[in-house]
Amino acid sequence: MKISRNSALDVPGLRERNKLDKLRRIQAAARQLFTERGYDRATTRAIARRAGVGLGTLFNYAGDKRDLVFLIFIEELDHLADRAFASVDRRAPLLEQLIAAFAHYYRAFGANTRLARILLQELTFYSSGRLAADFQRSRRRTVGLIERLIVRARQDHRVRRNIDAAAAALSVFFLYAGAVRWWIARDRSRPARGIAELRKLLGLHIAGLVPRSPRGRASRR
Amino acid sequence: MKISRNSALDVPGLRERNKLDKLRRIQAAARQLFTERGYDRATTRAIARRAGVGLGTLFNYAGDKRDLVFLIFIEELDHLADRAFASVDRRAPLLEQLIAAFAHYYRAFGANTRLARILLQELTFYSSGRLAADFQRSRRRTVGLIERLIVRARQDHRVRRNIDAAAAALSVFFLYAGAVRWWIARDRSRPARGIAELRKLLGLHIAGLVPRSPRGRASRR
DNA sequence: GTTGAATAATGAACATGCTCAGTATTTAGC
DNA sequence: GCTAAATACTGAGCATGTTCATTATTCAAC
Repeated sequence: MKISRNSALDVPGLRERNKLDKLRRIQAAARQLFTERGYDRATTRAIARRAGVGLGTLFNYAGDKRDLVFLIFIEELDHLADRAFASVDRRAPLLEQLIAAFAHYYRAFGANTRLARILLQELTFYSSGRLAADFQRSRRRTVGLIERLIVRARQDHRVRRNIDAAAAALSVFFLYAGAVRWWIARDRSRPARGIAELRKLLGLHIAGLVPRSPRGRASRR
Repeated sequence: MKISRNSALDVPGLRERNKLDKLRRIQAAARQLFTERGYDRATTRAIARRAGVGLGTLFNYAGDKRDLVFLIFIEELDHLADRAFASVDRRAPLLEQLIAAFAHYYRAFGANTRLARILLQELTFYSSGRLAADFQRSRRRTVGLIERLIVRARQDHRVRRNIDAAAAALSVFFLYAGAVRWWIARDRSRPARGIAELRKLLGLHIAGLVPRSPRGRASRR
């Protein structure tokens, strides 16, 4: 089935409106049941039933069960990225800029930890589903937004002139990805706690491990 | 079923020997079929059949299908960690020590990318299986070994005196975890390529992003 | 409005992960 | 060696993810 991201200009048409309506119902049903019962115990039959569609219809909208999770999150994640990176203050230190952005993610995940756990644990490197490509595009976009912060920080002489911004952005993303999963895996996962941990790791990354003044043997090789 | 890690002293006994034999056959069968067909297309029935055991027996040795992957890897991962961190030369720069250790992982994963992909993609944050606890113990051990390298580097004045070794080890582990998955997700994943990428990220982490001499506005706040 | 083509919805049927009551094997006490 | 208890093995049966041939709906041309 073709699922179109409708542009604002063309008139929807009955078919498109019905499809969008079903999509919303499926999203809502999946969200509810995953939250209530967890990933495994939320059956596709129950989701289809609550959405008021046939079982087969579910698989016209999601390639498989895991895709249902993307179906819930994909739009939200894009909006989240927009808000998160729009909120940073360029004049603040890079660490604070990054924390300001990532704090949005921690708060969003903290608002529904069961659902977040499913997203972060079940789907880390999922790549075979129909919507997986969208998810990876979204992730690349996030890395790109991090890179922009670093490029600007470099322009402002907050980071070294010769830093590879792409590599630095990837590092930051990996640190965030690891930290947020480390955090969400625990039972009582308060966002503030996770953000503090992330701050520590990113702080290390920005400051570096080596001694600042060239005493000791740090500069060997 | 009780699966004992037999100590070297007590005589095995027929029952224990049979169990170990079945375990080995199941491990071999799972390894073969996962490699030949991939995770989803290797059915538990096929694995049981090739191992020469009943279907139900499989689930006496692994809690569920995902646990079969741990069953294959868990011992190897422990040995791998031993070899990897035993191979580092304390006199080398910290970056080279870390790369020397992680290169073992890249080479091991590179030797069977299909299997490695299953381990790294399917099971990243799996925590509900019977053997998952072992896996997490193994991961914590790895982080601990990284931490030891960092503590020694700190003693040798290769890293700053006031570095939080635990936090630094976690950072390094997250960078490795991200990089190795980034690498294995690609089609032609040659270890050397992945190691070079990791070196870049860890190099950044050790050197830091900020300018070394306090010119520019780097030291604000 | 009618009609044929295009598209979407559906659930019966199938494939497969997993359980568990029943059976077989091993052990320990004598 | 016999016996009973303990332990391990087994596959039929169930639950659930997924497919796909069939049916229903919408659209476009006239």
